[in-house]
Amino acid sequence: MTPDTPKDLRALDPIDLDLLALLEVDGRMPNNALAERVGIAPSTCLTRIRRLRELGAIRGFHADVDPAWIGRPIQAMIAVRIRSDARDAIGKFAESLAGIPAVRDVYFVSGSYDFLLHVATADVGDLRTIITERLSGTHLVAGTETHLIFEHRRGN
Amino acid sequence: MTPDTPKDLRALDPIDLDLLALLEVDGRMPNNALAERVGIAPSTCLTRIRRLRELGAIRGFHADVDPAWIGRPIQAMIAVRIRSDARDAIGKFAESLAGIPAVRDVYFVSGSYDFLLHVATADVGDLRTIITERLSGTHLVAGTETHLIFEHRRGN
DNA sequence: AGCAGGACAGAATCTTATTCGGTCCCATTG
DNA sequence: CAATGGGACCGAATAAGATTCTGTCCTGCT
Repeated sequence: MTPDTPKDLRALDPIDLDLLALLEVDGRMPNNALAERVGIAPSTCLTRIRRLRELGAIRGFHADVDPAWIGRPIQAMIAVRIRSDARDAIGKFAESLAGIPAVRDVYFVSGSYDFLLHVATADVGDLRTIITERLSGTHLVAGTETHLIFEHRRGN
Repeated sequence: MTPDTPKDLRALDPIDLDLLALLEVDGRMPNNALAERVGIAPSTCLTRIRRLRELGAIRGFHADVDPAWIGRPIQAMIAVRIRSDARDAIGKFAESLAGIPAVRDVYFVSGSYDFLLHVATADVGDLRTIITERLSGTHLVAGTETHLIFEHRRGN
């Protein structure tokens, strides 16, 4: 994250916002179609999208893969609390967690916990292994609270 | 969600899994490149990907847009508890919540709360409005707990 | 009014997607 | 055991789309 203030909204005009909205819904919409939808030429559209990527407004394009289909039907949100005397190590620790294949998202939050881990595993055994060996088993972790996810749906 | 058992993993071979892994990282990798990476012909690759979409293994392709750049720098995870005498209305209620522009994800979970709402708003005022008017203000909601999100990173 | 900078459009080019016909492999059947 | 049917795959041809380049227009500044 770059510390460039509230992300200078002045840098984005209504057309950019339209492009972002369209690409958020369909990340594979052809450049042609995009250009027509927002009312600019394809070539212009291309440079705008390149710019949005460089700015960081678009962080990437990803297929939304159903975890159940890749052998990870069990999903959970794990709230993790770090020992107060190890708070400065949170960054590195969370980064190492992000490297675990089962981990899909890491949310650093305020409140009774330090971060939330969205994980998808093959079975509850694997889930337990992560919790006991990668979290509770670590001297950095003061406690965890696991919530099984029954269903996950995107907004809009 | 279709109730087709543990998503019949037998339907996916190692090549399919490779394709899913690649597309999850880069949803815009050209079909050409994909085919070469997994060792099949482009035409074959195309039919496989079409099939993965039809099966539901790939739910869609989306640009990962930084909320801060579209005027929503404030993110939060809101834990929502539904009144026990209104549990059967959760589905419709959550669905209506998913329609709010600020809502990015809805997680139905087990534990002390019924679902988690990942929201991104323009300011804390908007966040408050959602909590008081769309959640606490509703007779369905027994309580909420809001955690500001300082940072969100994807796994891997 | 003249000038410089930036953004855009349109045409040309090149890359990529998609379709189509035919081949190979495997399992089933006579 | 050989013939048959089905499925998946490949490669070439075609269609579609991406990308580059050049010239124009608009805007802001002097």
